[in-house]
Amino acid sequence: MPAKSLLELALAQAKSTEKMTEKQQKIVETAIQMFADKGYASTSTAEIAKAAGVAEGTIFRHFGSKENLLLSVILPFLLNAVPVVADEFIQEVLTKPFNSFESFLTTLIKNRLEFVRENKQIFKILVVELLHRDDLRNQLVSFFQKVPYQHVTVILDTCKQRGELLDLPNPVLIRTMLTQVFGYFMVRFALFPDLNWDDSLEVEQLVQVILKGIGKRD
Amino acid sequence: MPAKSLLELALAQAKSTEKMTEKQQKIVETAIQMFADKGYASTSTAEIAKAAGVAEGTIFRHFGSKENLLLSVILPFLLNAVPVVADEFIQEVLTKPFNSFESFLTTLIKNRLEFVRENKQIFKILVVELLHRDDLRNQLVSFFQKVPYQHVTVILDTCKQRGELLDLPNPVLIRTMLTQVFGYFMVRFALFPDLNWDDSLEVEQLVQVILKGIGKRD
Amino acid sequence: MPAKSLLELALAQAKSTEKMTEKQQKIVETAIQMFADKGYASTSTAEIAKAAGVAEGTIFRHFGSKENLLLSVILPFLLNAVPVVADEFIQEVLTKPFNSFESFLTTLIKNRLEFVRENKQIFKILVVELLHRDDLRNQLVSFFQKVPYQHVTVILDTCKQRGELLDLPNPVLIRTMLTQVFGYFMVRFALFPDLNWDDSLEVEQLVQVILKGIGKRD
Amino acid sequence: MPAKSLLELALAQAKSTEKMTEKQQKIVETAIQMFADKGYASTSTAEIAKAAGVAEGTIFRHFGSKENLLLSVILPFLLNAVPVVADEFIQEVLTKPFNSFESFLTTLIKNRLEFVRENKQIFKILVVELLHRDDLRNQLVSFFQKVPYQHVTVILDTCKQRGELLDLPNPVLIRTMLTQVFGYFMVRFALFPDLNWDDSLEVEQLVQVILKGIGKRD
DNA sequence: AATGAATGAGACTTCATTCAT
DNA sequence: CATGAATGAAGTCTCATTCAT
Repeated sequence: MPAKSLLELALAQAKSTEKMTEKQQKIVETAIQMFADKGYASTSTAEIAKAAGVAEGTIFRHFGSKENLLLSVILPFLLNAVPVVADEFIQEVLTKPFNSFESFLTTLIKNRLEFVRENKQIFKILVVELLHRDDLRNQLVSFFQKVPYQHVTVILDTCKQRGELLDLPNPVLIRTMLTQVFGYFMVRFALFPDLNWDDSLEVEQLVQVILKGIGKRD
Repeated sequence: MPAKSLLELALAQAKSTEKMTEKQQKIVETAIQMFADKGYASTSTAEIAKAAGVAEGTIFRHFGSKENLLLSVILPFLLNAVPVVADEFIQEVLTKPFNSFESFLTTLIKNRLEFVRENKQIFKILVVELLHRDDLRNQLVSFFQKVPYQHVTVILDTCKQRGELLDLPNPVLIRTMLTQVFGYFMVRFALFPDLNWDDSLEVEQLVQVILKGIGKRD
Repeated sequence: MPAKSLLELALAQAKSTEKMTEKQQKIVETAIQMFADKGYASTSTAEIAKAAGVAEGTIFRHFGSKENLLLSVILPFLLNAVPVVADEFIQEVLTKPFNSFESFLTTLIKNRLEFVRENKQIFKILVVELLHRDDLRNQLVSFFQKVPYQHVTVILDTCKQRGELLDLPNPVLIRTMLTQVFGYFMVRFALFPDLNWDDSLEVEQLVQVILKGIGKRD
Repeated sequence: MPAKSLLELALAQAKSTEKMTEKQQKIVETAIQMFADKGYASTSTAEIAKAAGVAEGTIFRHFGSKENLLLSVILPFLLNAVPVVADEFIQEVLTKPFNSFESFLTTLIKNRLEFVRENKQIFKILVVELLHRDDLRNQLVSFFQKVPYQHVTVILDTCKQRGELLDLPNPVLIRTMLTQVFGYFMVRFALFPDLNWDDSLEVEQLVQVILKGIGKRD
């Protein structure tokens, strides 16, 4: 992983992503499929090229390196994984007054569950890379604690004032929620996606356990 | 991964494991360290040999292949991960009458948490391999549903009779517990081992959410 | 050696052979030289690459494996070793009435002698591989008894009718001729190519001994 | 191959051969089997050791090197292949007056055919090595032209005087006989040992063609 | 004498990457 | 833009040989 921050890279990515030719998109799609199936390290550029129906050189013409192709897969996902909350979803929540922290949390988790379900392959790729790249992992941790902070902070503070949440620092609250949700997503989508999952039930339980952890017990 | 079942392989492993020479153990230790850090696919046998202070040929003389070295790391872990519950721990629980399902569950999870904490590197290696090897994953699923079943089934049935548990099939109960626990362990040990975890608190919450899911609400 | 039949492989080879780049041809030429000198098993791909002036990877890009490079050497030889008799030479013999079986045999052997002389290195490689590969040997035996059969059968039958040949089954006649000719070629080209050979004399003797074996004694 | 002459090596071999322990003999037998089947270059000392039921070190303790093990297989064969003719067989022929060159030749070939049949695996090994080792081949050529010369020369001269043989130099006569016989043996024992051979018939033909070549036509 | 663990050079093969076309 | 031939470093694995026990 290069030294640039995730955000810088992700934004730079965003620009070029829009201009993707048909071949480039085909390459990215194929890479997602294969990285998810066999792992990034165990997938060769030759295989990707063949499966995508392009020459090997074409991959490097567009993406420069295999590592960069991986970033072209992961970064758009990351960019959408959080800011969407801010830009679309949160705005909606914020403008309308919401009933309770519980309903907010339920809506939030359902929304993100849907997002990951639609991108479960990339999510799996991300998880594996997080396991082995310390810098990526560290960046993600601070990324998640900074970026959504500014938007969610308002909501959390409101809930604390309402007496719905324990009076803990926002980063602590966020981390508690994230690890719970992440844990479920990992088992649900990356590790055992083929079990019969009852997502509605699981989300409900997830909300309850989070509330149990950081909600104020009346 | 070869076609033999996990159990067969694990037992075969158990025999040869005891006769390990000093060099073999050094190789295994080094492999665990490096596989956990960089991933199995991204670790070369040359690196392992160098770090272990042996010739590369020595690795292959003892383990035959890199894949086999991986098995020599994973299988003893798996063998201990479950049967210990049966042979030592469960016996203890079964002989003494236990107060409640909650106390049983708490003891169980704390026990396994300790086991994984002591083997967190191997646990991480296992998680990554599970992500990419369908057969290993499938075998593990059925392995976990068969092997502990015969021992735990007594406890679960007792608790159902006592009215502590919902009257669900034991495999469903087991799966619910396992995914919850696995989810926590993954985030706790594989993904973000460096966060400040309060294991006592987390285990307590874990028990509560499991009870919420499968415990009978009075 | 793969499971496909010689003919299938040879024909598949024939296609790609024509498109050989300059480097590929250089590799094949070098391989022929070195396989003949030192033996297939004792020649490393590194040596071939160096002698051919290419990178080692280039060999595998074009031929996939060392084994396949061997086939790329042997198969075109085999393909030409027999059918040429059919397609060019035999046609010529068949159209013109030939004087005697003896003259036919003499022409045939001289023709094949010339062919092997021009490809004596490949012939030597083939001989060695025949010694150790049972399937290749068996395939060659049936190959030689099937392929030329259809063309030569006409000539043999004619000669039998004329009273020039013993009334033996054609496969027996063919085998007798082949082993005699093969024996001479092996000693002549593979084993002791450096002795002073008087080919005209030897061919004459070869014809005589074959006639003695299968010709009708008047 | 070392620089020493075949004879020197063979004689040195002869000494140590007699002292062979049981394990040594087992190693040699196994080596013969495997060298013949797969070829010297394609047989590893590890395989031989395993098949012979000894440790790898034992091979090197007794034979020093793999190359030397090969010599321990080939040299006794060579030593017996020719001198026996001299020491036992020829003596017998020389003492008793023999009827004709034809009967002498027939007896000789039948005798050597039997010898090679009993040692066909070593013969095959020898043939392959002859193909790739120029020095071994050259030594064998001169070996065959020198060693039997002194004994056979008497017989050949006698036959020339009797008018049974063309008045050619003895080396030429010997070479003619050898290549014919060698050619037959190669096809018969090394290349296609599994065809249905009628050795009596073939020997008869062999004698005839040799006579045709070097016998005086009356 | 016999063993077999250990070696490191070298085997075949794969890989990400470059560049002339 | 796209290609695919070419590369050589690096990968896994095998080998003949040595040596302490």
